[in-house]
Amino acid sequence: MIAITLPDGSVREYENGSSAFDVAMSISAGLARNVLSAQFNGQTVEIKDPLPGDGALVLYTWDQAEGKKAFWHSSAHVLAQAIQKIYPSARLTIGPAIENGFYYDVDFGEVSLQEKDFAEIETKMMEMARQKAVFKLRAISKEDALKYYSGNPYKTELIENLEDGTITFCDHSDFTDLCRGGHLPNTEFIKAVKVMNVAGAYWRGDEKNKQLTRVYGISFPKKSLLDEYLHLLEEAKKRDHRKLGKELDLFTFSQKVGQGLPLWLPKGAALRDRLEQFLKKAQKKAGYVPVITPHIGSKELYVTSGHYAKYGADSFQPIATPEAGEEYLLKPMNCPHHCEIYKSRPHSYKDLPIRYAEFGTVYRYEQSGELHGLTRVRGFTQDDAHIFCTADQVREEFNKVIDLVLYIFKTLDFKEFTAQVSLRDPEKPEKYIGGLENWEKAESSILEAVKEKGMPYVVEYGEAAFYGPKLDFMVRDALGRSWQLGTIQVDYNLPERFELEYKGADNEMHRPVMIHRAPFGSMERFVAVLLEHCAGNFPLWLTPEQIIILPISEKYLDYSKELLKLLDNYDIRALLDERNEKTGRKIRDAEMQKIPYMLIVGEKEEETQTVSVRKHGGEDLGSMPIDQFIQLVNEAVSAELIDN
RNA sequence: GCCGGUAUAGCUCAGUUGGCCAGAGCAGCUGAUUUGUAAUCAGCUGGUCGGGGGUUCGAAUCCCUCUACCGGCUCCA
Repeated sequence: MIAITLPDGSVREYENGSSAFDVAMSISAGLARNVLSAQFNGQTVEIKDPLPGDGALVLYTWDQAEGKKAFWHSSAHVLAQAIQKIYPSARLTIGPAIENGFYYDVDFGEVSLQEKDFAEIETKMMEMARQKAVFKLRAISKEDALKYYSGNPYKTELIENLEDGTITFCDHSDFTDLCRGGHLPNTEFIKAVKVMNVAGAYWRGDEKNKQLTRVYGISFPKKSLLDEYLHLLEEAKKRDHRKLGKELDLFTFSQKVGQGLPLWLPKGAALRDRLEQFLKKAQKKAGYVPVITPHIGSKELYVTSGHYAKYGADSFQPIATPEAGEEYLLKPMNCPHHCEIYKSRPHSYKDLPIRYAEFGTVYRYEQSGELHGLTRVRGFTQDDAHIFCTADQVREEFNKVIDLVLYIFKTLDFKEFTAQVSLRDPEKPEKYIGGLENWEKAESSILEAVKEKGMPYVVEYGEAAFYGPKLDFMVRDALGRSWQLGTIQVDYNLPERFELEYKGADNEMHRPVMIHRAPFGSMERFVAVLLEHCAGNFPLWLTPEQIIILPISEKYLDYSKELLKLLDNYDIRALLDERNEKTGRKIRDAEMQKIPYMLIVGEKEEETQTVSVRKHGGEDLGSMPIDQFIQLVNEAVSAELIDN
């Protein structure tokens, strides 16, 4: 007998050779029907394989991430099988489960897989799934594994890197794949599949390697779940900032101006200005001083900073002048300029920390395929600042910046973000400048700060800037893509390159430490992600138009104009719909424009000197005197703008 | 930059196997209507069918090429 401990702590006895499925069966037939994967003593095991002895067992169904993972991992096998049947010469590589579905990277040789081929693959997959083929994991020797994949250089490479004795194959139906395990009991669980798209993907993620065809798919245990998922995707697309930005007249692009160069329309510009003013106020309070620097800088500036060596070839190329040998670069970041401001006069330790802030517009030649709405552009404005401080001050300054970022996120209602500590890739030291000692100091100060703050964080290696590690605040867009918004970076290297100094209490010269930080990240990206988060329903303090006055007919235009003037006197952003339209129409249009408050005025209101208030979405607040409405708006705005 | 897709009026989209002057709704303009909580009615204006080249008696439709956009990959100071 074996003793199995279940997640609730209870221990049950089973006969030797019992499987996770048998355990599920003993709990309930329903669970047995729904169990998709299992972990035994923390290791993923096959559901139908005998459990090796006593231990803790956790069973997973569709409702748990682990269950979905097994489901999609198994579906990837079926996808590979279908592809192999339709394209016998295709060479399979890897195919993992991902957050939403799975993919398989395939070398199709000369064949190019296209969208019109998806239906055939889906049909074949369903045909395979209906066979109710059992997934069976088996151990295989390295020699036999290599022999099996003798015609497949990709699998061969994978196997070469595995240790003999740890290699397993998974069989189902007539298909076999190199696999570590974690499968559904059989293929019949898969009731709906959809091939989502194809993309090029480099073998092992390296641009220098051959580009394979990545086939993305998703599958479900019920047809209705697939429909739901597709519906959800459609809904998410309605919140796409590119769509909303157009609908709400916030920004646009012009092929003639150039790709990746956003044009802010009046409403967008006003909104962005409001965000800037909000941050400027918070920064003033936190001891930042504004500086202003030009949009170009001499090439020498970037040679000194190291940016030229690192990015020069892939950047907007230098601007030549009539003077031979004179070259300027569009500034791709503000730090070198700020370093020169620091250097413009000598500093004492008593001056520090110095915090230079600038909404600095920078230009980066991003690869054309990378450009994406407002989230990835070639010209954008950073809410940048550089803090020059002593080594002793780094921790406190860093913590204060974290507080500022958190204050901004809280005010704008970004509840779901990930704090990511971005460190260097220890395997690729050539990607970074500066000595090991500086890097270690910088990295440990960031790790200490996040620990001190007690905030949850993830560590990503290889995500650091080339001059220093970062703490990045990642937020997802409507479609679940992750974007870096706020960033805080500790830098011991640029102060060295620019030979920055201050005189210490000991009358000796010392090198300051630099903290780069941008709470929004960039105005463009921040507005984009904010748009998607609020689906265009901006907070009242930020929204382009707060109020629209809807007169019932032209007879009430005079009264409406009085109201408009009054609201303007109170700095409330109001519009008047003077069109000769029915009220229903005016309300509809105001709803579409997502204006928070509609003031309906007719005979009744003019007589009693009131307004009828309708909120965006349909809530009727009834009639009230205009003074009372103004108070209501002001209170709503101050409730949103919590003090830091 | 790479793989796959898309490009028709200001916006959202039709346009059948290449074939009469390229269509609709919304927006805009003009007029009528004077309107009470999500679209009043009528008329009108508006298009180098993304750009260039080619095949053809004939191209929005087929081919080549460039550009931009969309989904990924790689990249992201």
